[in-house]
Amino acid sequence: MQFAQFLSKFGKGTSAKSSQHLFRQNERNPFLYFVQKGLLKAYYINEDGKEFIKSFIAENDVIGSINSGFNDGVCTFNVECLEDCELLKIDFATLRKAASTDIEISNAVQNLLVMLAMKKEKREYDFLCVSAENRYKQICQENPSLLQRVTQQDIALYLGITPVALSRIKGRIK
Amino acid sequence: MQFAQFLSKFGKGTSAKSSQHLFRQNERNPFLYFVQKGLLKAYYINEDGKEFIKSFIAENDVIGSINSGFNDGVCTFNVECLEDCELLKIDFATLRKAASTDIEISNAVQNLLVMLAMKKEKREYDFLCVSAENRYKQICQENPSLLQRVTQQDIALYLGITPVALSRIKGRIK
DNA sequence: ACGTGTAATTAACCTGGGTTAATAAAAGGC
DNA sequence: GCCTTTTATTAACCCAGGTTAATTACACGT
Repeated sequence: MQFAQFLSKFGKGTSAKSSQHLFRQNERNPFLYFVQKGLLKAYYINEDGKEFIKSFIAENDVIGSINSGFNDGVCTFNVECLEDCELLKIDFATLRKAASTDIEISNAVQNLLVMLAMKKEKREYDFLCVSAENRYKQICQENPSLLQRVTQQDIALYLGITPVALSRIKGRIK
Repeated sequence: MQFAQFLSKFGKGTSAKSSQHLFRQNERNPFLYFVQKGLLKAYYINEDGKEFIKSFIAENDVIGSINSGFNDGVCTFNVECLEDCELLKIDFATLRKAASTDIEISNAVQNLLVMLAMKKEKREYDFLCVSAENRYKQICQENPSLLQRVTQQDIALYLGITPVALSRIKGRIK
């Protein structure tokens, strides 16, 4: 079965309003969410109570906690809607069970994991090798629509800097 | 078949001397290497010619380029031996073919990808939320033996700071 | 339209890390 | 052993970003 078919067959349609959470860190939430419409952010709150944004999740992306879905652990981060969202929600256990008998699903899961690993490697590269200013320029070039949909504050927290610093970077650039 | 059995059956024993490279960025190298003995580093060279260390790879770890092994692309980073190494080398294609028929191998591959994704998420978290000084303290606590095996320079490049800055951090701590 | 709260900008000051360079210490090669 | 190269420390100076706070600009609910 194709992954898309599988999703529409076993995924449960769910909607969530802006500012609503799909899950929070330290909770268990063994679901994978496919975004049909809307925008979300995945973020950490560290021990000092400060927020750091891990990623934005938009149309056709998926989001779920690996640690909860594959390791029977708790979520390590929070996921909150930045816009009203339409989602397909599917149990990781169902997905993994299907993957163990259906080669197409198995490949789809493998593909999701490969994509995730590559996305995270890109981000590791950016933090290691690219300055905050150039990371911001990357977003401007590669994902300009994101700037229309999220606050500058959230862009800053995604870049790993403060909103004040991002405002200064913008001033420097133009 | 167990993954360990599979590895010893299809993996080709290889040795590599310290300072030798397994592969370099922009090359193709569709192999997965299992480290039986020794220590390696995976690193980027950016457009300015500066080095940044992505990870250290020690006994019982595996290393290989996802982009080369799963996407038919080129390696995005270099891998160099920091010590004389004993390795098992296996073609990604062989591994993927085996995974498509053998459920245990399939699970092992999935597990490798999950482990990789979690390791990269941990590193993303560290860069986002943890200061260089605290990242260094983490290594001291969680992986003190690494400090004996690699130069301080390489620890600094792994932390994303210069050797000079790491020397200052050490001075500050004690 | 009004008032309240949130978002963005700007300024002043501080700090951590980058850069360069000089020095010291350690490691390798022959 | 000695010489050369690599590694680590220290100092001086600079800059990006953090922190705090004040100001302005929007947005939203009633």
